[in-house]
Amino acid sequence: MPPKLSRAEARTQTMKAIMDAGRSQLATDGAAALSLRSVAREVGIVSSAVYRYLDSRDDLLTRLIIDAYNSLGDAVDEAILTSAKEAPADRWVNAGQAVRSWAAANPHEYALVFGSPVPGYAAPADTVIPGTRVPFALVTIVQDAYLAGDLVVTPREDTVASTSQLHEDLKLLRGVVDFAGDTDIVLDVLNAWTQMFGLVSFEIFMQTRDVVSENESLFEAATRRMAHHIGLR
Amino acid sequence: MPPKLSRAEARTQTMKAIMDAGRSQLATDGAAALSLRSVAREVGIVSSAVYRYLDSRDDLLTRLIIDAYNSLGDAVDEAILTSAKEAPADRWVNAGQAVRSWAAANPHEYALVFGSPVPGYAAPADTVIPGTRVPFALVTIVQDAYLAGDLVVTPREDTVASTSQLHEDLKLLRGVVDFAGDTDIVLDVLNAWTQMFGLVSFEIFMQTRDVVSENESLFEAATRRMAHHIGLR
DNA sequence: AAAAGTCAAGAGCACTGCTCTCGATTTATC
DNA sequence: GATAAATCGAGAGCAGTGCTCTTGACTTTT
Repeated sequence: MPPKLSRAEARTQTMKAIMDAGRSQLATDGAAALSLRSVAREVGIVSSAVYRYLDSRDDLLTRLIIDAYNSLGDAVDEAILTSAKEAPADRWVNAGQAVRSWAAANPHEYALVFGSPVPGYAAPADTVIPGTRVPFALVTIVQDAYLAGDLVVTPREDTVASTSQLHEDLKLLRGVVDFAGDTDIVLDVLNAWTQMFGLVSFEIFMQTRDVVSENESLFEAATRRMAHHIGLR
Repeated sequence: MPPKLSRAEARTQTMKAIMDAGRSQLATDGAAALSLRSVAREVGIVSSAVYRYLDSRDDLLTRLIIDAYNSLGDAVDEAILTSAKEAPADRWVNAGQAVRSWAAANPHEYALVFGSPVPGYAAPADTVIPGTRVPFALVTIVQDAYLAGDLVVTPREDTVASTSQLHEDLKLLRGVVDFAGDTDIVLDVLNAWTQMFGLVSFEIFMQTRDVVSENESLFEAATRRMAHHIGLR
């Protein structure tokens, strides 16, 4: 006979079991194959009972998305922190490798947060803040370099016109991430981040159409080049 | 009384109706909501009859993927051809805008080919060739500029080591796309294409987390900057 | 001890992909 | 031209899905 659990204890325990089962099924079969019934089976509970813990399948999806964002965010944060003493460009490359490694280790989680949205599912507001952790973390590298005077600002032939709406947007964005440099740099960082995302997505989604045998080398070369464009040395 | 159709005529006609219904459902509801039963309903046929024309749901998906690739490829080709007389950088930006416009007009098709793969579905070999049309088309811009002597080659601090595996891969890739320039340029083009893909994906997949109010301006600024990095002026 | 709240279970609805059989019709063969 | 072969749409059926509702047992609060 198991020790008698209080109502609250039993509840948190079952909730954890459900989330664990969801995570494991997401990892093995992917988001679209995730079903509440199979989660219920794995937990050893009947399907309708799951609805006492989750509002819907989308609810489970949302929780898994937030989990994934935070897991990735932790990985990138750690890479940035542990390389605090290194050269800015190396820190940037390290952060990129952290993203890539995490995605390779958790492809379904990556697809869940960065892939095509699950149809009929609209990500609620809860997911937006953890979703910004990676770009925020990347900016800190640039910010650190800027404050240390290590950021190389090369003259540009085409700066964003100060009268344009884009310029205003970039200024706003700069304020959000608390960056002090020029808006052109903000654009470069935005570019570098989208490029990093694109590179990882290509590799994860189209199993690297084998255009290149060593993806890690390509990734390093690509991220290093973007770091150079930003002005990180 | 309708004119009597031969077996072959009726078959091709029904096949077309099925594909049209599939395309329309893909456009309105997305890939995951695409069901053979609803396609059958739209065509006015019973669900099992569809299996006389398609092997499976995946079969339909594959055909739609090839369709989408070719539709996008046509759009980009046209943008590149009609801007043949313009400056290389402008041609590049135009091609990028073609990709972006097509994606905005056909978000579900874009998600189908560039988003997270449908679980349990492995894209067959038929899809790989149409899938390379866009990067191939982009290379022609660089190739044209290179042959015309318009490609600005700026000295790089970090060229890909000629002894590395990556260098070999890039050389191979250069041969495939029949480009004559340096492998470093191949890397830049690869970077630019990934970045373009990343930018469009961000906009399509995460309904542009409203970091910027005018996505078109951002897209133009970003693609123009990448064109500059390649050496297109 | 009684009332209120919480829980798992099960049945049921509408939907999915896919298979199989059954007549009807068209095509190909003799 | 008759007959055999191939093709086709229809329908039933299987196993699965998300989700809702009711029922009965249990725990907590009053």
